[in-house]
Amino acid sequence: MIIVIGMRSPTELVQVFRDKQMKLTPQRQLLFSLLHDNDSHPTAESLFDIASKQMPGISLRTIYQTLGELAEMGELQLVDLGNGATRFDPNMGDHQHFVCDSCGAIHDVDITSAPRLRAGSADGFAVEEIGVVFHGRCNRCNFSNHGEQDSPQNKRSPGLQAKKIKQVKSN
Amino acid sequence: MIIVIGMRSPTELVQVFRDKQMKLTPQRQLLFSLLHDNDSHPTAESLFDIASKQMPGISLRTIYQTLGELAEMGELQLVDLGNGATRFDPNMGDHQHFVCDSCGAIHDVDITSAPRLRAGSADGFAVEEIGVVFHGRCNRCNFSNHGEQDSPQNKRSPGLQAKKIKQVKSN
DNA sequence: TTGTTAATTAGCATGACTTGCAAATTAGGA
DNA sequence: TCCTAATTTGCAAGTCATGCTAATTAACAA
Repeated sequence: MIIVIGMRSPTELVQVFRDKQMKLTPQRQLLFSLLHDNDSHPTAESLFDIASKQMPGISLRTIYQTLGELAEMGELQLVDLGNGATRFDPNMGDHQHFVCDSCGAIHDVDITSAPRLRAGSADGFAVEEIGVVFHGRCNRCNFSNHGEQDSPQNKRSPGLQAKKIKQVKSN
Repeated sequence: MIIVIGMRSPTELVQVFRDKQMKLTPQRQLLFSLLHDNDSHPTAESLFDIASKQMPGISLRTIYQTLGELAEMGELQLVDLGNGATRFDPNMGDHQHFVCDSCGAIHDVDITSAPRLRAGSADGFAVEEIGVVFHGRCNRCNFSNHGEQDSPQNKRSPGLQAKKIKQVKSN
């Protein structure tokens, strides 16, 4: 089970912004609604595309601006999966991400058996955060097209990207 | 203890390249030596800077090119820590990375208590790889300057970067 | 040693993603 | 309705990485 601590609802955000004396522009409100309950881990660009349909002329710059503000306010997290653009995730709960290397989809996962990760016994690092990213093939890709077939979703996948392969069971 | 499976030695690489009918250019050989036993997790740029001193005129393009080839040959891994440029790590052993958010240093760590990470019980993802990155403060930063003081090493640290803070013990 | 040739390098252009900046616009209160 | 500070836009610029091509060169043969 994944505990979802979502971004505040559009209505609540309106209040938060009011309290902070931030203006409630139509651009911001549109983004509130686009992000609400959004588990697609969109990029700024993809949000821009969607937003542009409902509000032609909206600027990509504004999308970045607003996403940055929301992140700073703790309403969403930035997820860098090392494969191109930053993803924006309104799920603020403690969770990890699974990236399908075949279709590029990103899914929320949680770690059921909380790992006791320790940073090297003698190193004495003060660990404040642990990022975990799973790579593999998602359910759909696993059963449909078995051939290696990258979807257009993997845009800027660095040709450099090295691949470690580990055997890990998923159940 | 960290098991280090390093990149082959410069001498060995010479042989490997010969076998593959790849030319042994001075540029490549310089990089072999710069990377050998290098645990500084350099970027292409930083390697370029160092290489340029020993071989003025060497091209950054060549650095990228050669690093890409070595990665493809399985001699080094690319590490994307989501905070700027790709890092190159000749340590091919199974290990993780600790990033000091204060000084930007990257240290190899290993997971002593091998975590049994499972990707969501009902999800059925075929996990092939798990990337783990630790963030925090390294030994030195922890004991010296306590104030938040970003070093110039954190170049392109995205202003967007949101920070989750978890309590994790390091010993 | 010289010649040949395919591989490699260097340099520049380009592309993807993101941010800085300044002028134009606008939300929200007076 | 008016004012003003906040916001949005549009464009320039910055970073990182790759594509392309002409010039160079390692490696082999004669």
